[in-house]
Amino acid sequence: MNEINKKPPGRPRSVQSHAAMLQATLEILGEVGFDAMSIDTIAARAGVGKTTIYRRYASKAELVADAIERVREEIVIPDTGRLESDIDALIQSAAQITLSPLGRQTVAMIISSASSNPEFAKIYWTKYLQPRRQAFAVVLERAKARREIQADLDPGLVFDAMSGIMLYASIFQPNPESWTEYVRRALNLLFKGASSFDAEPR
Amino acid sequence: MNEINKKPPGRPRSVQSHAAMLQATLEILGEVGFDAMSIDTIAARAGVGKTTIYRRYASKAELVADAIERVREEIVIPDTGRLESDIDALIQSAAQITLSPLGRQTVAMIISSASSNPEFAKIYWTKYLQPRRQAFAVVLERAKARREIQADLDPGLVFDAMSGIMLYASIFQPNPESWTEYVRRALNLLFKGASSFDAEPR
DNA sequence: CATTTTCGATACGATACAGTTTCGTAAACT
DNA sequence: AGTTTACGAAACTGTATCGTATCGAAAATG
Repeated sequence: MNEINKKPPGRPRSVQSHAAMLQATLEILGEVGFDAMSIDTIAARAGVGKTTIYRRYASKAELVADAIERVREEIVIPDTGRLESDIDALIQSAAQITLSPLGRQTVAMIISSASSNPEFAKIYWTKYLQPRRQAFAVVLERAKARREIQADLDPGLVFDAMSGIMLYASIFQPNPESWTEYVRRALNLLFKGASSFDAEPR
Repeated sequence: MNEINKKPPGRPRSVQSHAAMLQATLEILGEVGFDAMSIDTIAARAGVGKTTIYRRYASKAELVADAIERVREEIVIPDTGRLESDIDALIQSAAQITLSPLGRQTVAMIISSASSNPEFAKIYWTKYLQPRRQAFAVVLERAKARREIQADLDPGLVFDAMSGIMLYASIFQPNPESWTEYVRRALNLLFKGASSFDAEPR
């Protein structure tokens, strides 16, 4: 009983239409941002009736949240045998997301709605950042085994610091070439450290 | 000749009304964000006619840009004799801006309009970040003189890394108490460095 | 074939906002 | 005084969007 395999009668919902509206949502979100995008525009771009969208989602926020959730690139866990090369690989893969219009608008949405509407930030955190944070921990563990970094290092903290630096650089240094080089310098600073000798912490 | 002291005839523009509309603009911007705010709402909040706003600004963007530009807190240049205490002071003063709704919405505006409309990012950079970047350079120079940090350190890079870390923390850790503590840990990491010994850079 | 549900298209009412104009009044100047 | 400009309030036009409803056609089930 309570089988899920009950096929409901009638015409089934078009998976093509569903995919098309999600794709159009991501495109337009990257182009004009969350507030400026209208359901009508999405429907037109997707070649889909507005009704078809409203049958699936009750609001624009739901639609966008679902669309973003489905963007799940494979997570890169580089293993070059040297931390610095691993980091370089991560910078490259991060650049594609951070510098893309979609990634930019996503971050803007999260920030602007952070107080009023924390759902987006939560989705982004759990679905996107959290897995990468854990993947990065693997990279750092290998570096620890190679004695490249201190054993008591908090991997999450390092990841957050790196993410923050990349985010800041993407906002104020939108040029991709200089971005990569700049991020490399900043991360080098992070790993080398700024103090001239080991100061007593706290 | 060509004196600027020519007083134009007629009733002068009300400085009270002007101040009121700028104040209301900042308030509402922090409350609902740029896109969701309307000129009517601002006028009503300020107790000012819409006409009076449109006489001064041609668009909502101009109004907001001018309002933000006028928020100029005094720049703190701490000098406690010890870098770590100086940094602590900077964290405290940064927290007030970064964690405020207004600061949050400002950053969101910059990010979302970064590609389409770079004016905001430029204003924010030159009017706000740039002076603080230079003020921070003074703090670092003192630390260099005290041999607390390496002499060849790029002050701007350190400032950017710190800013990025704080920005990231404010997005995903909106709780003020934990924010301060978290930022302190991250900055400690930045200054101490992550690598266990001085690896050959590049 | 009949039924059920979805499809895209279109029209619709409601609301919100932008930006302009009008109006009677207020504050400066000559 | 008279002139000039600004003031707040309100009305107004135009446009954009939302969310719903309706339509005939299409795709599935039985």
